[in-house]
Amino acid sequence: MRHLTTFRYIDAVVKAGSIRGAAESLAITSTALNRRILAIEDELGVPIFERLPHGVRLSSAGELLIHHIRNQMSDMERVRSQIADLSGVRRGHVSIACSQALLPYFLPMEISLYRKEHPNVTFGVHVRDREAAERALVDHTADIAIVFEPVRLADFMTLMRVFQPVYVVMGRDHPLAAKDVLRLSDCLAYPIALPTAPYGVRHLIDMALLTASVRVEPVIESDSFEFLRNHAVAENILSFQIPIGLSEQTSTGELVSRPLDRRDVPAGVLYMGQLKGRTLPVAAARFAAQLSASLAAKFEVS
Amino acid sequence: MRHLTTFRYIDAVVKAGSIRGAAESLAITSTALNRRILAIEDELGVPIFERLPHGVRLSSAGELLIHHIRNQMSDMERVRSQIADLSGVRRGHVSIACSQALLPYFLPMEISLYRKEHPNVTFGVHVRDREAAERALVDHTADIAIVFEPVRLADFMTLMRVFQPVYVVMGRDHPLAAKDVLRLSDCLAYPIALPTAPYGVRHLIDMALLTASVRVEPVIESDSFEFLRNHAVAENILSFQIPIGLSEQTSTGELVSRPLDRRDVPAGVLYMGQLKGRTLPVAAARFAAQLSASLAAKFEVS
DNA sequence: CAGACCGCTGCAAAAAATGCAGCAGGAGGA
DNA sequence: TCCTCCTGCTGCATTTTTTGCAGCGGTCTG
Repeated sequence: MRHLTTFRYIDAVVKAGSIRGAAESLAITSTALNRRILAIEDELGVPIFERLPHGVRLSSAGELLIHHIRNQMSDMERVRSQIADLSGVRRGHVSIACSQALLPYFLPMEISLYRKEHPNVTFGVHVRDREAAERALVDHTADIAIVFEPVRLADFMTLMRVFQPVYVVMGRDHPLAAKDVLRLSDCLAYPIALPTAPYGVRHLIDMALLTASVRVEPVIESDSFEFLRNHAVAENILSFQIPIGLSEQTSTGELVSRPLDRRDVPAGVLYMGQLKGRTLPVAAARFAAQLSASLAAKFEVS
Repeated sequence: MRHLTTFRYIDAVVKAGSIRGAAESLAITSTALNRRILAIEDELGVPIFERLPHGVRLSSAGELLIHHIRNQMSDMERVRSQIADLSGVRRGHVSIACSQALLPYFLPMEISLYRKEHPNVTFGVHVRDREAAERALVDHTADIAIVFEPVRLADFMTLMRVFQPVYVVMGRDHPLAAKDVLRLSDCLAYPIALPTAPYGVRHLIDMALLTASVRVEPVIESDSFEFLRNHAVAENILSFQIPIGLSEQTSTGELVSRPLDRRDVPAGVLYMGQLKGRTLPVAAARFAAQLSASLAAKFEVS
């Protein structure tokens, strides 16, 4: 869209932190870029950037503007996709920021399901913690965010919320595999692997241990759920996971999962949402609707 | 703002209904305008306008686009005013769509109060019935709408809501002026002036008469509240009005007003609101806040 | 103190937008 | 039916805008 060129340029400058740098990434001269910026500053009557010896930084007026710019750009994108939708084929791109737990089964299944119906829609999946996910929504890097547990509700609009009780994951032969529901105290007798601090599951377990005033020394700590899961097979160790990260056929393979008693560890809540006040492009909106339905069908709605 | 020129042009074409017509009102050639439209249609890959023998009309893609365009334009305006606000002086323009009842005292007082603090803010006041007021919000002709009684809540976001009981307005010497609160039946004995059908007060009274299964033959009907009020002085006749249309010093002049018993005629509700999902420019937002405060101070909040 | 990086400007070339004149085509009136 | 009027659209010359090149002055770093 030609009329947004200046905006695209400004966005690039903000991202690059310097005019010359942005000019290069845009494959134009710094002159042209510089002139466009001077022009728009002239129009606004106020500098958009503070000139520093080693580049530029947004002024407060610039902050206001870049916000508007990003809104404009993604809203234009939405309009385009709505118009394309009018002529039959659904095209577009859906960008998702989510926590690790969505990666192994849930998102791949959902995305392939969606793409079966709309092959022209492309997807981007980015692993982010809840804070970064929210930031991704704000700067329009992501259309949809799916995060586990607490969300600062500043710019986040919840579309769906499901409970995610904590499951214990272990090798098939583990002694605890015999039980249907595990108590936290059952687990403490065995070696345990835990995700590192900032993650939702760890937080829940930490809280539970705190109220039970027990301490646990994890044998393994990792920020990769995949590693933890795999390690639970390799060494016969207990790991923890939420059901969305577990295949529905878990119990047929090497791994089995058993729920923890919810009296010991309360269920976490998984949030799916978008940027507050934004109208999603058709593709993203429809995919979000599909996710809502799936989440509601598979889990207990919070 | 240069980058919105094409959008401004398109908006003009939509309003004019023809390219040549719009070109004239924009003081450019039809060629230039026509080319810009062809260019953007080319960019979108879809015609924005249906070509009719006597001009053009928006296609369904165009409807989508014009919506976006109007949002963009007024959002840009908002950003500009926010930026201007940054450098101290508040500038801007507030456009209000409201019913007649606001004209005699309320809005003049509120606007002059606001302009005393921010002399660079200009105002536009447009009399609209509730339907037209809502339309004005949608096409961004108005920032704020103040309407009496029922609102279709499709695009309307209520900011404040106050009760407006119906008052009887009459000359100082009217026999009923002796009473403090009037029953509807008291009034029926005297000649009555009523606003014409679509207005809120008339609707309330009609409903009341309907449930009381009485009929009234108004001596005077008018769509001008000002005329009705003035006529109540000239000929000693009963007229009806809501308190927001009545000066606070009414009772000291030629006219007196007495509330109708709310058992007979229920209080109407006055709504102040804006377009749903829109962020108002600073000036409009602050004025709306002032209105909210004033309404809440002077009337019973609904 | 030299080198690298920055933003900015004068001038010429390239690109885009505009205006003029004129075309085809449908609507409405005589 | 013809004629007029209004419509959107196009080729070409002109004007306006944007871009690129080269170069200036400045700050920070090694």
